[in-house]
Amino acid sequence: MNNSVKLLIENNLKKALQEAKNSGLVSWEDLPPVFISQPKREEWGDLSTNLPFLLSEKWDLSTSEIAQILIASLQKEDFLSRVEFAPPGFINLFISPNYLHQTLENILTQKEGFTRFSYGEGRRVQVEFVSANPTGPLHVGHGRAAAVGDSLANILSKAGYQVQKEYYVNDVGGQIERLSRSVWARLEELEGRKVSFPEDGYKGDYIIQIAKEAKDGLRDKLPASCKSSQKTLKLLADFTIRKILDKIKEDLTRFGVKYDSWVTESGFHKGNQVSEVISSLKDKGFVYEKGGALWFKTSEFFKTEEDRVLRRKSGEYTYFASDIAYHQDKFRRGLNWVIDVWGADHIGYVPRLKAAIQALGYPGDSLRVIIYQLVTLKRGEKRISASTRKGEFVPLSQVLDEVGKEAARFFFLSRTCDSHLDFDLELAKKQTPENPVFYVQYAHARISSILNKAKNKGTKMPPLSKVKLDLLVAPEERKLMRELCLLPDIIKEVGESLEPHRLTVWLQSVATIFHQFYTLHQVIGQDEDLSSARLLLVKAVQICLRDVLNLLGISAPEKM
RNA sequence: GCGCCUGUAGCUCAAUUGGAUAGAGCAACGGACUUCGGAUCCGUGAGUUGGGGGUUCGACUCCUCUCAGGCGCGCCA
Repeated sequence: MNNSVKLLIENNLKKALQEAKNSGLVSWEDLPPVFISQPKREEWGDLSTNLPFLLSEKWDLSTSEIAQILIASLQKEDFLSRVEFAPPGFINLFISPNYLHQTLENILTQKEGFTRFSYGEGRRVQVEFVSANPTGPLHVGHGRAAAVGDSLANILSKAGYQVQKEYYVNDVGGQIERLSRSVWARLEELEGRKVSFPEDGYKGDYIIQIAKEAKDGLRDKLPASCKSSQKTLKLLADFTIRKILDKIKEDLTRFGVKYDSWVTESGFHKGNQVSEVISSLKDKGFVYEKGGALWFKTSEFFKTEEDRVLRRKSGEYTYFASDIAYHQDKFRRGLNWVIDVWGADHIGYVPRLKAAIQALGYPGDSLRVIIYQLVTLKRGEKRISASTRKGEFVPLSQVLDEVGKEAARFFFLSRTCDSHLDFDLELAKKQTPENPVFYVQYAHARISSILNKAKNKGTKMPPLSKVKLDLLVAPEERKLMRELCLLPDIIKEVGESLEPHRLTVWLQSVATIFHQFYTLHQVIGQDEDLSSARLLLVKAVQICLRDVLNLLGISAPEKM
């Protein structure tokens, strides 16, 4: 269940420190946090620790004296074949062949369980992502949110969390009114009447399409006159939102994203939860009245922030107010941890929501907001601005048509959320054949092909215990085993740092080593023992490739 | 003006969260197929990590100043 080699080393280092203390070599009390990293050069080992540096600051001993103490203890462990002091203060660790062979066996018997952890301890976490306003189709930027949010959910569930994916629908407010007036105007045009299109309306062609559908779909309910009443607009709003949400769901499905729940903002107004949460904030003393409006004391939590309006002079609640009700509802549903994935254009909104949550009595870190930088669209040198209002945007569906789900997801997931990214449609299309995702998928398909061939030739795999894994001595074979051995730790770290892009880096490096192995070494047709060992190795590689690809929502094809 | 993010090879990006000689892909050039899939492999060139200063055994990473770009700063959502 826990295949972390770093944890194994860490425990041994702690044991070594304890032994040193017991035998009176040192008198130091606290154990420092142990950092184990993967060195850049092969001769520096499979893993290394800088513990001598850290300890020599606290103890009156040199790094080499400390290293000797630790090394003496570590050398006794049989999962390590070599332990060396590397001046000025590193200890380099070499994983033993036995342990690498054990890793292969673990992969084959545990399958995707090889990378599973239990540190989430069944705690309930929710990932809320995309949550685009139902005023238009999803665009490329939403694709980034979808890829990140969906993968994070997969990864956290590997870590032992109980994960829920949610989409929040902002179906009230001024934008919805603008939306329905836009459809109304298009409807009037269809009837041949002259209308001036609302200045602030939604100008995209999809509005015209929806108007056409409304004309048929709402035929009996729409008034014949050209006067737009509140009732008509409400009717149109409901119709339009439903149509747009259908399209959004369709795009998300194509992108491989499935939600556990869809929650509407209007629901919190209807259930009076918005007014309730505000009176409870008022009771706690975080709300005051000024200029006819109700204000929340953001400044009490963050000095640089200004107080924000909860209820307008007009008596209407702000988006902020209903969002507080929404987040309270999340915690009331029993969630221990809430992750929101937002675009950088919402950065300023983070402190006030965090403040509100703390005001309600929830710990500040029970909400984690992941901000991803916006996607800049380009077509060659030409920049395309993304505005749903003006109807100038590249819809996600078009990206899926042109580039495909696999490449799009891989692309979005191969950069950190902090980096702005240029999405060049020309390049994305052109790159398709040499896209990194195909390189990785090809490695997987190649393995499938080898395994099929072996099967067709009637090659029988001996029982696991009979396979002579010590025949795997080529550098490429060892490198592959090492990468597999380190995978659980990488997945663990990704679950903690919430940085899924590190998995695309791992995929590419393993695919590279596999392709090198493939060109240098024949799997089938070797001496029987060697063939068996290599078959087992590539099978393990395949399991891990598929596991990681699945975490990222990318398919692992048998053929391409 | 204030807050957040970014600046790394010609281009797009990594860099194990402060580690050792900063790495990949694309593009360019030169090689490798009668054997399991050439969507592959091998090699070559390409860098003052925007710039200055600081912190320490050690800095792309932290602090500070500065330049450039993006986003935000509504009784919009």
